Amino acid sequence: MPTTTYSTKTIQKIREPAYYGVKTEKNHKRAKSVPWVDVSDDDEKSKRNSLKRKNSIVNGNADHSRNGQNGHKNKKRRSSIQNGDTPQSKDLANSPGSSQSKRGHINGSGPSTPHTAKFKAVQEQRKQLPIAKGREALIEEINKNNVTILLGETGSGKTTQVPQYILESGLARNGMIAVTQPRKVAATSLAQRVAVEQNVSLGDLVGYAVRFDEKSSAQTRIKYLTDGMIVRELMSDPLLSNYSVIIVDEAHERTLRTDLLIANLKKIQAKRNPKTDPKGKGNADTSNPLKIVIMSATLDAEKFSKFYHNAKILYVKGRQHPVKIYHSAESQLDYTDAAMRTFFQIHTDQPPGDVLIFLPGQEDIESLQKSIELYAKQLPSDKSEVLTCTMFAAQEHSQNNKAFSPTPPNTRKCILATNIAETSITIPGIKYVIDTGKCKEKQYLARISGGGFDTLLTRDITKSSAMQRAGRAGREGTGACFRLYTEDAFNTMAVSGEPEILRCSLTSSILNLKCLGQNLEELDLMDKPDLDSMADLKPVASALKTLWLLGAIDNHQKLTPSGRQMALFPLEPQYACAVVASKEYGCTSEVLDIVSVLSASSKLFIDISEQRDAVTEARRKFRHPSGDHLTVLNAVKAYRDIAASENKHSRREWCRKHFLNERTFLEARDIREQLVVTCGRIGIDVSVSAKENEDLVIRSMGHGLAGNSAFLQADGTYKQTMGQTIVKVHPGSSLCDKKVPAIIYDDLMYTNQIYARGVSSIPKSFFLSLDAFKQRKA
DNA sequence: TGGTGCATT
Repeated sequence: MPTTTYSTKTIQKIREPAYYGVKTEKNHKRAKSVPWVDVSDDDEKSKRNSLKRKNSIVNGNADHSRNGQNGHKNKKRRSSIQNGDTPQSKDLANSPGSSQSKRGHINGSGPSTPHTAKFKAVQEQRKQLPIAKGREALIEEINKNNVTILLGETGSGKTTQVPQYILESGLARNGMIAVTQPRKVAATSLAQRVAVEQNVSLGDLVGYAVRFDEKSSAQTRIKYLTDGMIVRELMSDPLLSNYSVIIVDEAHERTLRTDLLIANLKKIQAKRNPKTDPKGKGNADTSNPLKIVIMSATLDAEKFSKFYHNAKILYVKGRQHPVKIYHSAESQLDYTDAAMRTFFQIHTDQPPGDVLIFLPGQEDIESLQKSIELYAKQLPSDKSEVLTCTMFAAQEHSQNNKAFSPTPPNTRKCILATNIAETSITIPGIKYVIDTGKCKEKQYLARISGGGFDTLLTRDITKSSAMQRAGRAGREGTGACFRLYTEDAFNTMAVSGEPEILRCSLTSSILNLKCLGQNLEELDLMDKPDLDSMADLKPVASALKTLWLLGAIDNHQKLTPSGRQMALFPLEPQYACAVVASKEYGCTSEVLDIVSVLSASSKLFIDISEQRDAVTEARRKFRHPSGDHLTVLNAVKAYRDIAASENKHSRREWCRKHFLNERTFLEARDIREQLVVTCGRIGIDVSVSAKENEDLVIRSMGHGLAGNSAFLQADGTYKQTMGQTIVKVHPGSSLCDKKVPAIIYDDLMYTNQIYARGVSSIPKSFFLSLDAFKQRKA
C-alpha cells in the first residue's frame, strides 16, 4: 500500500474531518451532513408531460386497425404482417419461426434448433420489452414516413428490436438494414445479441462492421456498424445503395461522424426518394427508396424533426426503475470533498447497494480513492467494509474490470469513474449514484495560420448527461442519485452538449467531403461551424489552410490527385501526407511505423509520476537525438525484435519494464496492416526503407507537419512559422531544453502555456524546399 | 520542466 504520495489537498481533507464524524455513533449524529431536496417526481412528470403533448406516443395503445397497408407487393412482408389473427400475438409468436424457415429457404443454412428452451426464453424476453407493445404502430409509422424520429428511453429495447421488426415486416424489401453506433463495443455486442434473438450465427443474417473487425456476408440483412464505418462506406458508395433502411442510433450524442451522416442521408433521400423532394431529378433510382430512422434518448428530438422537414416523432417509454433524485441544498465548492461526505452518508444511513461516483478525471479519482480508503479504516467495526474500484479509459482493462466482479458479503462497493461509465460501460449492482456535475471536455481552438491547438477543461455537465448519470442507479431496482449541485444549477445547465462538429478539427472531414464533391460550408448540416466568428476561431478556414499546406487542395480549393490519395488513408491528413511523401524519400517502412503508433488511441510512453527517475532511465534506451518521432521508431524496432524472439509473457514484461504501453503496439500493428493495404492500392512500396539515412524520415514527417513548425528565437522560445503564437516544447519531450533551430510537432496543448508535443528537430533549410512556403513568400 | 474526459476510419 503506498503511503508517501498524498497531495497536500488530500492530507488536509483527512486531518480535518469537519463535515463528517466517523469515530463514534455520537459523532455520526452530530455530523454536518449535506442537506438534500427531493424533486425527482415533479421533475420527471413535467418532462413526460411535455413530451406527451408534443409527440405521438407509441405504447400499449397501438392502433391495429390498419394492418393491411397497401402499396407494397412484397410477399415476405405480407406473409409476416397478415398471417395471424391478432397482430400482437401473431408477430411475437410466429415471426422468429417464419424468418427461420425463410432463411432455410434462401441459404439452406439455418441453425438446427429453433425451438429449444433457451430460444423460447429469449423470445419471451423480447415480448416483455416495453417497445414490443408498440410494434404494429411503429411499423406502420415507418412504413408511412420516409423519416421517423424515435425517442426511446433506456431499456426500451429500441436498438435491438426495431431492426428486427423492420426486417420481419418486410419493410426493408431486399436491402440491408444498417444500424449505426458511435462506439465499437456497442456495435459488436448488439449484433451478438440480435443474432441470438434471431437464432442465427453472427455474420449470417445479422452482422456487424467496425474497424479491424467485420462479421457479415452476402446473407446479412441487419448490420450494426460504427458511424465512422458508414461514413467511409459513403466514399465508395455515395448513395449507400446497399441499404434500404438506415437507423441512426444515439443520434443525440452528435458525434462528428453522425452529423455528417445525417446531412448526407438527407441528400441521399432527395435522390433516392424523389417524390418527397421537389428538387428530385427525373433520373433518380425510384426503385430503391431509402427509409431513415433517427433514434435518440433525450429531449432534442424536435431539432432532428425540424431538420428532416418536420418528421414524425415517436416516443417509447423505457423500463427504468425509479431513481430518487436529490439536489444539494447549497452549491459545493469542493466536489471531491462533497463526494466523500456524501459517500459516507450513504454508507452509514442507506440500505446495502453499490455506489457509483462520477468525477471529471483521473487525478480526482485517485485522490478521492485514497481519501475514502483512509477514512473507511476509521469506521466503527460494526459498519460494513468499503471496497473501492476506479474506472477511466487510460487505466488497464484488467483494472477497469474489477468493478464487474461481485461485491463480497458485508461490503459496499464504491466505484469512482469518469464518464466512461456514463455511456460506454454498464456496471451491475449500482443502487446509488453521486454526480459531481463535472466532466472534462476537449475544445479545439483553430488559429487561422497556426494549425490550431487543443484544450482540455473541466466544465459543468449538461442536463441530458445528468439524467444519464442518474439513470445508472436504476438499472436493476429503485435507486437514488445525489447531485452535488443545486436544483437551480441543474436548471441552468445546457440541455445537451455542443455538437462535436463545433469543437473539433475539421481537416479530415473537409478532405473526405471534397472526395464526395461536397464542401462543408455548403452542406446542409444540423449545426454549422461558424464561418464568420472571431479571427482565432475559424475552424473551416483553418482546415482549408492546412489542406492547402499539405498539397491536398490547390489555390482554388480543388482536390488535388495527392489529396485524393491522402483521403484513402484512415489517418489524420497530416500523417497521410507524410506517408504519401515517404514514397519520394524512400522511407515508407519507417514512416508507417511512426504514424501507426501516433494514430493509436493510447500513448506509447507511460508516465508514472511516482517513478519519474525510473521512467527517464528506461526511456534513455530509445532516445534519438533528433527528437520524439525517431524515438518512437526506436521503440517500435526494439519491440519488434523482442516480439520476434520472446513469448507473450516476456513481451508484456519487457513493455512493463520499459514503461511502454503494449496495447498501443498491438493497435499500431493493426493500423499498420491497414495502411499497407492502402499503400498497395496506390502503388506505394511499403518495403522501401531509409536504412541508416534517418534524415529522410524526418523530412517525410516534415511534409505532413509543415504547418506544425516553429523556429527558435533569441530568448529561447519558439515562434510558429505559420503564425504568431509562441510555443514551448513540452517537458515530456526528448527535445525539451535542447534549443535546436527549427522544430516540427504533432500537436499543441494549451494548459497554462502552449506546449508542443511530439517534437523533432528539422533543418531550417527544409522549409525552403516546400512549395507552400515558396508561394507564401511570393 | 507538466498533467491526458470519451470516441472513431
